[in-house]
Amino acid sequence: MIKTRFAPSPTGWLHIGGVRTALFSWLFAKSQSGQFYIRIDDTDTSRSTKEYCDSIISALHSLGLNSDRELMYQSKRFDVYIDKIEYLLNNNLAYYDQVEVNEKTKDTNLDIQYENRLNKLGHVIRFKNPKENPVKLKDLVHGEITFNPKTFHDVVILRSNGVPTYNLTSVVDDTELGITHIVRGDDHLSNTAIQINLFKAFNETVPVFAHLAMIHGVDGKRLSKRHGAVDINSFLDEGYLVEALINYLVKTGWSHGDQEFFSTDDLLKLFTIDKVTKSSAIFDYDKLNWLNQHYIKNKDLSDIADMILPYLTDLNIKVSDRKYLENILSLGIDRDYNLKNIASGLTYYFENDLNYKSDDFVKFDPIKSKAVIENVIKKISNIDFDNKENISNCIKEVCSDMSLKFKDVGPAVRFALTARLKAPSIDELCFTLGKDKALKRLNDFYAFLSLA
RNA sequence: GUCCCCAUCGUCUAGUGGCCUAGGACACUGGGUUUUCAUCUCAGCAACAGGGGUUCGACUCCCCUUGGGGAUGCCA
Repeated sequence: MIKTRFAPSPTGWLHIGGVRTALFSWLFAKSQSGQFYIRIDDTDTSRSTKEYCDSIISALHSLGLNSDRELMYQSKRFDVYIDKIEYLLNNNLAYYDQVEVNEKTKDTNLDIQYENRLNKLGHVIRFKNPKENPVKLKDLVHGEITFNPKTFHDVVILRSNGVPTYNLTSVVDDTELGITHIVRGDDHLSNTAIQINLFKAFNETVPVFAHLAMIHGVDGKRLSKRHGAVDINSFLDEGYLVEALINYLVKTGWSHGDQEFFSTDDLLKLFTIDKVTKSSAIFDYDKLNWLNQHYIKNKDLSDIADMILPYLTDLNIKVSDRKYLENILSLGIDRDYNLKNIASGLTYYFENDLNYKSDDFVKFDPIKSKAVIENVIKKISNIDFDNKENISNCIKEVCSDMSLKFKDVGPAVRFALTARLKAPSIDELCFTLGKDKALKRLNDFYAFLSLA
């Protein structure tokens, strides 16, 4: 059975590129009835935090990328690694080396000591990396790669503070978990030769590797904080749908002809590693936004209502009438691309007193507008709000009575109803707001114009 | 510096030697729909990094150059 893993290091937020690696690893296993495991590679004890760890786990869970076994934490397995290092030492495959902190390693925090029987102050243990032969790798996405032994070096497997390092722990745990296929970012490609040699040193089966190209920022550099909010939780928090995120991430680096939309079920049927691209991609916010809007538009209104409630709460809006909310959403759901923005674009439906700003209204003539509003109020007070037709006709009548074109009437009315220039059509607006609210706003705006 | 990886429209990609005057999508531009905006819709713009081979024929195969990325840590 195929077994893959995702092994994040909780030294930062899980960014969107990491999520894609997890997704591909998960899809590779799951599309072939295999298993997917999550392992927390927290051997860098000074930089790993519980906060990062929890946020990574929670994000993966939100995305549906769940581990098929209990999470493995490397920080809880130091005794296992010590045994393994001792094995290498006893078989002349590792050795002690006296080291000093240098320019390159000065940032490494060695304050936390992990006392163990191999630990020797001022000494690290290095793996005796065989340098006689090139290492050949048959990578599932890159094909055959030959590593020149010229650059092989003896990597540290135990730090001077007694903490084992990634190259060792990763190999030990991949063996322990029975990982058959390692799907990871190609920033690990250079480490692979070392790790293959380590697997061999332990006489263990070398897993199959699949190195994924990375996602870069617009500057072509690897994605990081300086490219803006790229951590997965910020996308989730802003109201990007899981469907959209997955669809976006899978489409960058993998394709199935010209198909643009994929559900998770589709992916489970269609995903194959041979359609994964070798070249890196640049993160495209526009395309993600477009996809997110697509999924929001196509979701049931009641689902969106559920999902948008927390965003409205954050804006201090209490929704008492569920039906009213759904009506509003039907007018405003495709006006923005994430739930947070949609929610903040909807506030005027709930406010009792709109905050009219003259700056926004500067292009309209206050005297004319006042007359228009006055007429609209008169007409609209006498009509039935049961259908939109009535409201629409009412506005038309005002136009003809005053010999004005719609463009001289519409914007002022729309502004009165919403305090903004861009909004749904007036009849929809009035119909959804209801007669009382609509009239109150028209009167409020009339008063506002009188003061101005 | 050394090693490794990568290279099609601005971006994500299709393309596995003839189907390519290179297809789709996002973005952008213009038109239509919409009483504004958004949505929707139609159209347009726009690419095989360069140079050598191989071949009857190269986007596709090989080599070189160039460009980009990664590794070269007591990070992962």
